[in-house]
Amino acid sequence: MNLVYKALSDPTRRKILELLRTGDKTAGELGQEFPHTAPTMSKHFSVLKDADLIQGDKSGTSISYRLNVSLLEEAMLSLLSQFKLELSQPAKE
Amino acid sequence: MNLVYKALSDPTRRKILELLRTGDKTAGELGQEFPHTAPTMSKHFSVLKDADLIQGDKSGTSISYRLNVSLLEEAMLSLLSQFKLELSQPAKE
DNA sequence: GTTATATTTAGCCATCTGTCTAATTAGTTA
DNA sequence: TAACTAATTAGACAGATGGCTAAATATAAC
Repeated sequence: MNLVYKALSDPTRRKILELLRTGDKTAGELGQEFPHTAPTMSKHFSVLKDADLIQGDKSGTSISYRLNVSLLEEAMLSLLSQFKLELSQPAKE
Repeated sequence: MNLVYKALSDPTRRKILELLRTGDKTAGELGQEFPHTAPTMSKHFSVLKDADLIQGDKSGTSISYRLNVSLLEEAMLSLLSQFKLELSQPAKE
């Protein structure tokens, strides 16, 4: 679970996860959203994969990444429970 | 806000916050709960202070640390909202 | 089979991080 | 003032992190 927190500690990786909330995206599509080289992005994908937060499915020459929503939720719940916080979440805007 | 995420990415610091949920504690009291030297702990306190997650009040020779609960809640809500997660928090056990 | 495209791996580098020991600061007590 | 205690600051160091370029891999298209 510590891998998850490490993964979440970088803004680029948080944005990747955010982008994947709206649907699967290829490495290239994700890369376009950032000012980093492909290898740099690839490393971020690896960190997220190691934490099991995303999964990559190869099809043709490209790799489509998918968010593991339940693990993300689990991580959030685990954090909340560690801090014994009870949040009243505002309704979606 | 990035300082907050960085602060949360270390297990020692998460445990410090957890311990402070049950009430204020001095640097020394907190230090006893970890296998680290006082200077190491002091650095962790600094990181948490820089992120505004805790506040230290000096009294006599010791410093009493207090958790900033509302900032912690804010950080959690901000994370949840970034990921557009809606958690159904289980009731406290 | 060669070329083009998408992505990763390898290797390098500067900076950040978490730890330590030693030294310093500040308050209390004798 | 001197000694003691609580905590921090200074400085060093190994290892992790996030970025890059260059090279490798794998699939597709010609």
